[in-house]
Amino acid sequence: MNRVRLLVFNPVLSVLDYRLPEGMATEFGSLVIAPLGPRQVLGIVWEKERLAGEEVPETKLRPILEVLPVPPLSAPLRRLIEWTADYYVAPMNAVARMALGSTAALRGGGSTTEYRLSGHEPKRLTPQRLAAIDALHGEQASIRELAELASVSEGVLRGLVSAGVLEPVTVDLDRAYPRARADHAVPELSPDQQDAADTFIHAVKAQAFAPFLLDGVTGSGKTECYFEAIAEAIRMARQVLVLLPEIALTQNFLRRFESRFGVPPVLWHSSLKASERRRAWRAIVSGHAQVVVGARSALFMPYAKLGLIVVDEAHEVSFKQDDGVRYNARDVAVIRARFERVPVILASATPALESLQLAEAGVYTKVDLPARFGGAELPEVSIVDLRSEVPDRGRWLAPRLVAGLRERLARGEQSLLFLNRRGYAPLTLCRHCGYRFQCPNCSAWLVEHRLSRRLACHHCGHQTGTPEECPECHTPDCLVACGPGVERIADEVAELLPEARVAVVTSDTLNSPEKISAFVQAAEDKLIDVIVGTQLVTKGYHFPDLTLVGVVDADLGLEGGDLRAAERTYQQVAQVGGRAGRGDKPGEVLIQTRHPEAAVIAALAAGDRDAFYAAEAEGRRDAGAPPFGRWAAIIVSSETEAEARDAAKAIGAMAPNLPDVMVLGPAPAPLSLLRGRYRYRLLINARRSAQVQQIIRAWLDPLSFPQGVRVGVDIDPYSFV
DNA sequence: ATTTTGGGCACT
DNA sequence: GTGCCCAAAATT
Repeated sequence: MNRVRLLVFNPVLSVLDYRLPEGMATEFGSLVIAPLGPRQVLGIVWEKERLAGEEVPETKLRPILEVLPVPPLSAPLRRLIEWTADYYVAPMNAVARMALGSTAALRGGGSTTEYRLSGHEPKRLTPQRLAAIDALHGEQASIRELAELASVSEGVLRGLVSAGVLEPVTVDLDRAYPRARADHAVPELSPDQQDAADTFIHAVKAQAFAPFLLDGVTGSGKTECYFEAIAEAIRMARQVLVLLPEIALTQNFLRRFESRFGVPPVLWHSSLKASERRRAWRAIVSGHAQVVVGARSALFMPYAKLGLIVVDEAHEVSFKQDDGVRYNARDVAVIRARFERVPVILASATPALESLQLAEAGVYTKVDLPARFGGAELPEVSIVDLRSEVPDRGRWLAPRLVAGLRERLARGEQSLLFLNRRGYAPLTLCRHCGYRFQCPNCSAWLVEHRLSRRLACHHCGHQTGTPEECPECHTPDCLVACGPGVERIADEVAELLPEARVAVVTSDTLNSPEKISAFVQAAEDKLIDVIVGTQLVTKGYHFPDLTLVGVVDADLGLEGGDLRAAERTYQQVAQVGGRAGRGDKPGEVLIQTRHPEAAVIAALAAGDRDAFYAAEAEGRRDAGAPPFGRWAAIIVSSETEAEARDAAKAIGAMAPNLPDVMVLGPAPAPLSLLRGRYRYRLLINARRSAQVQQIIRAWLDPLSFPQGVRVGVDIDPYSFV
């Protein structure tokens, strides 16, 4: 009898045995449909010895129904799925799901129908129809996606289809992507860049595992170097995966890619339309997609013939996924490269301490790009001590920073103010009774957005219109905004320098590729004097006439007791500072702080990166933090406060008592209410030698919880919320 | 997660 | 005996 073991996509069952009917053939990794009770499930044929399950009598086995017409998941990808599930204490089927990306694509290619505006005027124009037509200019997608985009019901759109206002378009799901050409525009590289590029090209040719840390200051031309490695992979007809943090997936990067290779890369990110997802997934699986540029979710795709992985901005915390399977795409990328036997390049101007340590230990080969490209100098950095250089009452910019802005304006140069806080003010309160606006679903204040006249929660998306009066004491016009956001800083600049043209750059104002392009164009054409922005502006842009960068509040990131707070502050300030003086004019960076003595700030002022990393390493060693020790978190959540607390206590009561493991908590998580769920947390600090994952599994496996209680494990947590 | 089964109980 | 509700068991 032909028995096959399946990893099935069912949240509670994951390993089931089936019978392979006569005439049906599968391999390990084949995707199949199998009966489960009265329903059907998707499953992956897996090596029996790698997927522990109970031995079930043959009489209970039911036959597999169908083998899906897609190539089986390769052995390296199966090993990656196993490794990730094991390391991050996650269910294997949840990890495997990330390799599918698009369930619809499994059914094969063919074509699908999308709709777009035909240009015909409708005979009857209802408000919904008008709103829909307004929202759908330039869009083409399925009815469901268009309805989502326009926030109208699908019925409205079907009406527009029959009225001829929306026209159907047949989309071929397997239509080819234009071919990238390795030698489209070979650049002139500096000797340093050429050395780095040669190292990578050699590694790509060798077709073996080789991890690199490409370390170079902002503006040193890291991208050009790894582009040469990509070119080599293209010549060899191997696929390339480039991982970027979501915010760096900009027109700017795509433009540079296109000018080097003649065509845009295949994109993979969360906001792809269903048909684009299907097309991209099928091109990845077939091996047709040459270069895939994507956010972290591109990491688990089933590449047919991977030849190189690049992780750019590898220090970015957004590579750590914080819901579902909590994995770090930077680390998993290296593991994937090992299983696939390909080189992997981690590129960063401000590498994570963990990456630097691995390079020093000789695990990664370090490739340095010391100089700024084209001879541009690194900017001059100085500290503004807000305790002695006090901004005017009700203002946030110190006189020296204002003077700097004024000077640049007079010279026709540009300035950038960085504050990592969206909106106008992070807290609104009633001056009469002290009422504070709080999110009903999260333990967080509502942030005032004056541009959109709303109070919004940045955690769950809850929002209300800005009220006229206090909801508690009903006093009119009594609400005060506390603290600054970028919008408020922009107002301040506008008041101080009325002739300056100010642009606010956040995910709220730049929420489409068109708006981003328009902003970049306006900045390049010098239609903007002062850019006020969040971390969105810390990378990717290159404005030659930008000569002043002001960090409005360098202390912001240091609050909150996050393990990596100092490192993140260092990275953000160094990255945003790198925006200054990238042309032939020297740049200046002014950092406003109340803690000039803090090691991070001192290192930034001195431009002494090594000093920062040394101090940070010392601090981490004392705290038993990575890379010297290990942290893990167990997060318990429920819609009922008591249920979450009781479950957390039950876990705490069973905490293992081991010499090299310390368990802290349970305690309410810093964001104790998030998206309507009450959260408790236990922290585990362990020696590096401890088998943390095994300990946690042995600890949690015997416990059971009422339904509605979710228990999540976070290995190497970044966010401590 | 979803579906089936079976026990306890009220009602005919 | 039948119907109904709910908890427990099964799903390969």
